[in-house]
Amino acid sequence: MAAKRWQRRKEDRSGEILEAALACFSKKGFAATRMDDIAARAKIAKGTIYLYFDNKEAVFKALARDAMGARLEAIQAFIAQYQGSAADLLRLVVTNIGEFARASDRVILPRLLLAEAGNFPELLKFWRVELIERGLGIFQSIVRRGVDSGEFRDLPAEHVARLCIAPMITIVIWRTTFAQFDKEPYDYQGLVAAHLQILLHGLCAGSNA
Amino acid sequence: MAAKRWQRRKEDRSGEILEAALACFSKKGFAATRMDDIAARAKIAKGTIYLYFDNKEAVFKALARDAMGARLEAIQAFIAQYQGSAADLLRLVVTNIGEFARASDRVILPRLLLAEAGNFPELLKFWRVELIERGLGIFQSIVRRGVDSGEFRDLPAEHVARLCIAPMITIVIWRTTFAQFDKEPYDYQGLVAAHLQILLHGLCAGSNA
DNA sequence: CAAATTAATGACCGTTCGGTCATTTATATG
DNA sequence: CATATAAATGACCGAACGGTCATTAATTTG
Repeated sequence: MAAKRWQRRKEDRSGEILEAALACFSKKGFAATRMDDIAARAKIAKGTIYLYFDNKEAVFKALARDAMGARLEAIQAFIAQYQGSAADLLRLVVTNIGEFARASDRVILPRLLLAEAGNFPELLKFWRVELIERGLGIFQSIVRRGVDSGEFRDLPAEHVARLCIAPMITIVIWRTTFAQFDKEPYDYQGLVAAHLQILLHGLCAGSNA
Repeated sequence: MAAKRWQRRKEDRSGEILEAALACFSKKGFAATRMDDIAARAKIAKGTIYLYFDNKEAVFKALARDAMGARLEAIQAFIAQYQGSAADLLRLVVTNIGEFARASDRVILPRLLLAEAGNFPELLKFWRVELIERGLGIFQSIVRRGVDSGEFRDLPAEHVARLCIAPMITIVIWRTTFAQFDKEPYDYQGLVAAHLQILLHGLCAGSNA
């Protein structure tokens, strides 16, 4: 009976809870996940969760808020400093985000939020402003840069920005839903490559994609 | 007190229930919708629902199964018979689906399914096979037609097919989630137009987009 | 090592909600 | 109009689950 029944771990408990919650939510959705599920996965008792979060909703919000904001900021900084052509920049950024969509395990979050859209309107608004509008802004600025320099044809930047990201969104959706039935994993990188070929060839005034 | 408390309506009851259920599910999600909600919306008693469906899950499945299969079939038939260029065909089909994504109220269903992905794996598989693979097949065949005739550059059809649909998926997502915060409605048709310009310009061997 | 404090537990409570069924009401039949 | 049958109702039941709190165990302090 040497084994302690538990040990104090104030510092990283809340992180452990969030990790467990993400796993449970992404597997069964918000409503179908029981607090006991999260507790079991984090190897603690249900009551413990309530020492760190007010209630179930608070756990979800904590997860949804601090998702992937950091990465966006890094990209924004990179763009501001970048000197080369708009086409190269676009290639870099698309590849970067594509890699994120292809490999990161954080991408379960957008699908989760999508799922719970109806029940957390404030959260939805937060995401729209903090992530989507900023993300679109990034691509719009790249496109405008290309149009201004004569590299790109003059197409409406607001639409083009969305077209740049659209395939990455489908990657996220595919990975978090249908991919489970794939015999062999789909070639996401090939998709991104094809996307860039068509996009750049389609955007550029001269056809040097 | 002349008003009847209710009247028999075996024929269209189940349709009314489904309609009400769709409205409720799309507003609050599957789990958060109570059978009483559906009943209230359909202006019947909760028990009545169980005369037409085994349980809550059966209502959801009934909704999800017969969604938009008909439209796909129509498009397949149209393609088989079409004589013109691949570019024109692509333009027609993309516009058609884009219009569906922009205006139909059935598009709540994919988002619903996405939301419940974890809880209805069989349904997910059904959609993948019956809708997605058929949809992708449509675009692949168009692309191959264009490549074979020399109209299009030789790009991998499986990827290009997904790139064709990706923007439409984002339209569906936008409409069913973030659009509620739009001051003025987003210009979906402009997006489709830009998509076609870039796509065709990007695909075509000579640049006649 | 004792006392105090903080972390964690898990049995328990109240509510909510999916599903049932005895009863009532509308329609069909003769 | 009387009887039979099918449709609809809604009070009720039981299980599930979010959240509480009295109790216990680990850690800190002096």
